[in-house]
Amino acid sequence: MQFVAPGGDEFVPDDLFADLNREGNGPIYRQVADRLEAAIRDGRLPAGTRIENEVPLAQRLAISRPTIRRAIQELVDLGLLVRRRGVGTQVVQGRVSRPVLLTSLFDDLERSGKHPTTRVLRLERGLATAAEAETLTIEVGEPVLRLSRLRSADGVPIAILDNVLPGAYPGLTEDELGERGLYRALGARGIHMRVAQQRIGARAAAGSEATLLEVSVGSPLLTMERTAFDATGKAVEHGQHGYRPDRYFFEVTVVDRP
Amino acid sequence: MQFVAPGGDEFVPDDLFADLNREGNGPIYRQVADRLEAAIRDGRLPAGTRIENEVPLAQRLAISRPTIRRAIQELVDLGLLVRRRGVGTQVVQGRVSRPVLLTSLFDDLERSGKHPTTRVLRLERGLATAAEAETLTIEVGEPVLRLSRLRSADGVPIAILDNVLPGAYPGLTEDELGERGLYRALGARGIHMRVAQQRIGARAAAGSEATLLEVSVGSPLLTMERTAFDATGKAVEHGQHGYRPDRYFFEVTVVDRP
DNA sequence: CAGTGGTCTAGACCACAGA
DNA sequence: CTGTGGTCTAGACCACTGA
Repeated sequence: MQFVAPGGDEFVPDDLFADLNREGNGPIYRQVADRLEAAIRDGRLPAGTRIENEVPLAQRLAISRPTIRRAIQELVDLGLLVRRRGVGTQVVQGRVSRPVLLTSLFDDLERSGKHPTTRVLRLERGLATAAEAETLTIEVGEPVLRLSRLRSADGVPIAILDNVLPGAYPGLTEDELGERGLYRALGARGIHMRVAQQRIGARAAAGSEATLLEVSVGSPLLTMERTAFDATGKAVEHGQHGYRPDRYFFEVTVVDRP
Repeated sequence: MQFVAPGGDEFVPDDLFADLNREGNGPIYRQVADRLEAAIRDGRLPAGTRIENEVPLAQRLAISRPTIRRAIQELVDLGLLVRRRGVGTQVVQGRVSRPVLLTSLFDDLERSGKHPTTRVLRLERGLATAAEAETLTIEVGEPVLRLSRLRSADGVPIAILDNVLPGAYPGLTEDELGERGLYRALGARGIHMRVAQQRIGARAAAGSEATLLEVSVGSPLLTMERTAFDATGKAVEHGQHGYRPDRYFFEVTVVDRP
């Protein structure tokens, strides 16, 4: 692949796609997209760099044009590339930031080098109330698991996590939640989130929250309410979370498809 | 198209795609996606409904399988459909909510039936400081436009919007900003956002903000910092916004691609 | 005008789920 | 096993940009 610098006609040599594997390493479009993403994030393809056109690029990599297009589209969706018809494709300006994924606070913290710990405040099995049945799309009286946890990083409290899950999860213990986080514990049971609807807002910290988070009563709290669904479309989890705003925020990259 | 109810084999008749136009009404995959989305959002396709398989569906609509796949994928990305290999495609459970788009507060409010008004607190042309140049990826001393606005809906203050834009925008007046909102004013000048990076957090309201938003000093404020880029990858706008959390929140739908 | 990305086709083979 | 979605091909034509 060749890249043209922002000015015009400087060409950048390229070993980026040396090891594309036809078999066994996942789809080709993802292999290409991953390599491109890594090159953009670590600066090998700086902001403004022009990407080689689709047709010759496909020929060079010995793949079809729809495949290379799909790889490029992935990066457009991530907000890393910008395409213009009749012109070409460029790396977007501005610092690139990690987007909000369908991820857990636990993983977020680990990825940013913190050491997350969890104190389980409540782990209770019960029957769904009317409100819980409504948010989880289940019947009143079905078994649910109620959780309340205090998540800290490097010893500083970050968030209070209240969750309700359909089902009893008989094997789930406080120890497991403390070590792995909820999402990994569910993943180990074959339950994977596919879609989540989230509402992000703010409110004042109430008395008990303030104590747990070590802030004063009435100080601002960043809140997130989320319902997550699995691949069958069934609700898997509902959470109401409160974050210390001096220790956490949400990053979102938004792309407008033309 | 035929739909199977959650139970199993009830078929739902379908006039959904009666008016697909080959020419002039935008791409086919978007026409199909729009009709599907409308049917899901207004309840004609309730949660759990099974969508007809891709291959026969493509034949029925007389389009190719990649095209119908692309339409379905749009709805998967919106979090409205869920696909499972070897099984099929279903409408996701749970209430569907409007996702966060690359949109403006002005449009958000109008769409939800409010009557947004804007008071321009500052409209100032100047030269970029070091910090402004950094966030906008321009040179120190280039012309910038600085804005500060108070946005209200139905007479209640909602947010304080501070923005910096590269360029002077000589024709931009307070009146235009009050009537149309910033994004539409830019759109009228041929400037369109393509990508935005946003950080959502919370903090306590300072004195002047509290007065303008009619809340008490120290009460929680929902904050959003955004840098938006156009199709050429250049920064177009940077904003630091503070919202009254009792009047506004962010909705995000997140999808995990398998 | 030439060159770019945007859309679309008509197939093919594969991986996976479930009976 | 059958049927599903997941991936990929090798073309085609179109819409738009900028010289």
